[in-house]
Amino acid sequence: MTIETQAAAEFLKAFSHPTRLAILQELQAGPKCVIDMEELLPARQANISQHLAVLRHAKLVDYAQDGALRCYYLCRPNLVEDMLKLVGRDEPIIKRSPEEIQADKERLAKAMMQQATAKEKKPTEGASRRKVTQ
Amino acid sequence: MTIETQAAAEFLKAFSHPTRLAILQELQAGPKCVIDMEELLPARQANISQHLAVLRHAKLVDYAQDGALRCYYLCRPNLVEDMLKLVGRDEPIIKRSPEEIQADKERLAKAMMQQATAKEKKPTEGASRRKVTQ
DNA sequence: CTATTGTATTCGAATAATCGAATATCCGAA
DNA sequence: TTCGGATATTCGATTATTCGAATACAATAG
Repeated sequence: MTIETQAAAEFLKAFSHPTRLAILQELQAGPKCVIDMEELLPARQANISQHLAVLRHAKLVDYAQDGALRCYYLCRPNLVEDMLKLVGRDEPIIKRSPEEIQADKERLAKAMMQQATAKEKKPTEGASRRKVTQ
Repeated sequence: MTIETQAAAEFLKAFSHPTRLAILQELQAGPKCVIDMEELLPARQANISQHLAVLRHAKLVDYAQDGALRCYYLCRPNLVEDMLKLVGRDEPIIKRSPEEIQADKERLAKAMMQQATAKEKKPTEGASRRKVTQ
């Protein structure tokens, strides 16, 4: 679990709220200021500003100031587009049998062992685990 | 903010934790049971089981029982692969000038107005807003 | 059956996220 | 400068997440 994993989780959290997703969707249609979003979303001004702050920290949006208005826009539109597409996708759920899985595990175990013995003589720990039903 | 937006946010929450991301990464290499993951991740058994439950509810993983072992695997591997790729991507951050944004907003406003007047005679609310600096 | 190993669930405490209300700030008009 | 509109921030209350400890459960060996 690297530091990038931490960062990636943080990044994903920015997307993980219905209001923030809705904001991103609206911004896909074009730049908008907070007032515009207030009309479009079931949320109050302060709350929208709070969510925009989260999105800004994640570097998903930025704004261009126009007088008293701040026009928000997507500053990484392709990332956002792909993410919104991805969450909408429904890949069919596959079901794998114990046999398939077993085969996979054995392949993996063999590869790991090979790698382990190549470096040290550590005898592939977990060898003490109970025998698996064949 | 539709019901799908809610569902999408829920779905993304399943990804939004470092340990869960790490589990998904590990499972990309092949099926693993909880004990295997305990060796690979800085988390205890109970905690890993808890995270696996979250991933199961999101239909990201499933398991094949093998004796006392439960071998977990990705049941929508392409979705997971694309998500992990996506969070690793770093699209350059664009900076847009107030002028560009203004142009965009006008295009959008025009389109909205056209659509609105086509349906009703509602005079494009927000018309009372202060004039924007040109 | 009992003991043991692998896994899941429950519970409670600690922490984090969320939201509204109130307030602050910032900008341009007068 | 003062005012009003647009946005941001702070605060506190509420709810959600997270984790470890303890416990429950399930499968198998003996």
